[in-house]
Amino acid sequence: MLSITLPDGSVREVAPGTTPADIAADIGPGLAKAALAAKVDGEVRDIMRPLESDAELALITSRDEADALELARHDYAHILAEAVQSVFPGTQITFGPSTEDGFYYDFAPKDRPFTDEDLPLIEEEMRKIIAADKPLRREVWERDDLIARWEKDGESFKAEWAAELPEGEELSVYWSGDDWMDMCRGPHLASTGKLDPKAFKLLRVSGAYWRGDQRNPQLSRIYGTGWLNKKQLNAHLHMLEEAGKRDHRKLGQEMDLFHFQPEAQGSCFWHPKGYVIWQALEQYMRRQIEAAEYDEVKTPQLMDARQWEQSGHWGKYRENMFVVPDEIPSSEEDAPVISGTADMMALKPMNCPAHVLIFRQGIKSYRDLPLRLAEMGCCHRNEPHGALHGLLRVRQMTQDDGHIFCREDQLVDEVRRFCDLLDSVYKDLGFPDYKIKLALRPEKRFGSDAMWDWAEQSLRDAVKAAGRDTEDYGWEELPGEGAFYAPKLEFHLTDAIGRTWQVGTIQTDTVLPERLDASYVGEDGERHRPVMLHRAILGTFERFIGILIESHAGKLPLWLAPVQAVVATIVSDADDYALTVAGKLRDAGIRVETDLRNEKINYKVREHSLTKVPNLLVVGKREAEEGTIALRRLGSDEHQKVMTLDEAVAMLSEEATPPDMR
RNA sequence: GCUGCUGUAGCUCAGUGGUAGAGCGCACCCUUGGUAAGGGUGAGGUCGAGAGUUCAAUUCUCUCUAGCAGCACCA
Repeated sequence: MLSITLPDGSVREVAPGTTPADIAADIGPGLAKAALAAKVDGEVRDIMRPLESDAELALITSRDEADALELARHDYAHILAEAVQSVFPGTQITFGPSTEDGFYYDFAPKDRPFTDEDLPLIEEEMRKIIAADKPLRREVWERDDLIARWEKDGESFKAEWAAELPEGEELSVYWSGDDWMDMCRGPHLASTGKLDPKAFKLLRVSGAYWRGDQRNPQLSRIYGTGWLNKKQLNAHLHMLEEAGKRDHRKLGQEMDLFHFQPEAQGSCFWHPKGYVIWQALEQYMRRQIEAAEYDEVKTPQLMDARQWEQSGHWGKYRENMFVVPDEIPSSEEDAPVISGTADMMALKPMNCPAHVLIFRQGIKSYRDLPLRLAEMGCCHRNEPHGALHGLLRVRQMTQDDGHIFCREDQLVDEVRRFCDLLDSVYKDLGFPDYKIKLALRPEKRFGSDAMWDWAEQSLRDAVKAAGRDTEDYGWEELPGEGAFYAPKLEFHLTDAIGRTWQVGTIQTDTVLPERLDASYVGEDGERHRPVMLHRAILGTFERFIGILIESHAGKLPLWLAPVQAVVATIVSDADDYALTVAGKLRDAGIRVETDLRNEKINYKVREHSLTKVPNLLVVGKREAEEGTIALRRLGSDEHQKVMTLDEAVAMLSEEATPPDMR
């Protein structure tokens, strides 16, 4: 007999082979019906999978939402695969997990990739499978049998997968009824009918490489979102719709902040209002950097290819660089664009080599260290077309870049200081929550393994010293994701629809000082290599402003708002007074506009609300006579507040003070 | 770069094998109205580019290009 301990502490003695479903039935018919799966010693398992040893058992119902959703999504993925093979015979199945809000499955289509138009057909087939309430049955197979089976069925991807699963791992398959099976670790619900046929939706198709590697064949992926009931699904779809309204590209157009056009793809045209945000942010960053004892510099946009060869960028980063011939092109029609003997130059993709060149001017002493150079550096990177994404992924970017040259023994302290500075900036800018990752050595890299061991460990130590290697910060290590010259700490923020983007970073580099021969004279009178820390807090102004816009849904904090106040008239008799009001605000440093148009106040309120103007100062005859204004706040429930002009000026200039100057 | 979708007026989008429409915006006129759209008139388009099929292409086909979603790559 087995001793099964239930969550209430009671113990049941059952025969081996008893399933959690049997126990649920024994407890009561209500539970038997509600139970979706079981947690056996903390591991989620099929409810029909027999118990084999003493265990703690908890039954999972739809009230255990996280577990139930995970199970449901995993099932949806399998049902998707079954449906696709039924609608499109000859399609190979490969792999399909649950995701944060749904599921996907990758297929190798028989003759053409799937299109959006295929989705309704597949959805309909999925509903049939759910309606059929097919039992999902687990079976353990021998590896050779399984491979043979997949090969017989023409499932070459599955066969490859089965052959490569680690030795000693139990190879389980799941049957859907008696006519379809997939290799899967499980767990699954007891039958397809446990799912709500109205709680899922197929969203889109896309390409995806087999095993995530570009060198492999491309598969056709179908994404869906899946929930426990229709209400949850609708709530999710509504959320997606709302998130779409916060898209910085949409708001950028609506608020007249910036635009992109094909003649300069990936490079932003900042309009006056957008550039105000940039300026406010840049001035703020400059104050922070100055306080943190950086020296700001400015370095060349174009440098000779030989310089990039020496830094290593030519070898490891050239595919991302804009290369420019140093030659006066011929104006003759048939002349070649480049003569072939032209010297090459490249637009800088990074500021680091130029900073080393500044460091190298004159002889540096250990007394000069740490030397912190900062630059609002404009870089160009030839990013793949498909990667471009509004302000979040561009080809011309301005980094709040900086390089710290220090001794090895100063390194951990410098990284920690940086983490603190970054933390205070992110809090000022309204991002108390951010994630930290450590990107480890990539395949394509310079430097010895010993160097990488040391550099990676230095960052680990520093994060630990700063107390940020915790779950709150989403701390994790990412193998293979580092830069070619150094491992990097990455600081991530999230956009409107939940995609995360790297913004800040700090990297420990000994390669570049070596390659560019940077040195300082130590206390011992000998020459030593400095360690170089590459670091950015915002990352780039473009990406950071994009995220700033999305996180505030366009309603930026007052100190960053492009237009901080609009003075709107009710009647034209108040025009002169409105100009006086605006003049006073302008004198107090408020970014103000007037709206004297021949329109009703309703119209003006609506328009300025839609363009996210934070303060609307309404003036009519009454205000003009009394020297007051009626203040309407964006997004405020309260109607309006009448106050004297002097009060309004004092209040708004106080509120418009940047967070670090309060 | 790869897969799929999309490209019609400044914006959002209808539409058609016989060279085009709406709403908003814009200009002008009327209106001076107290907190999310007052009324009228008017201007505005090589239907992304090129090639093909056709008597005829914005519409069908192909190529290119740009945008969107995802993949891969990256701040």
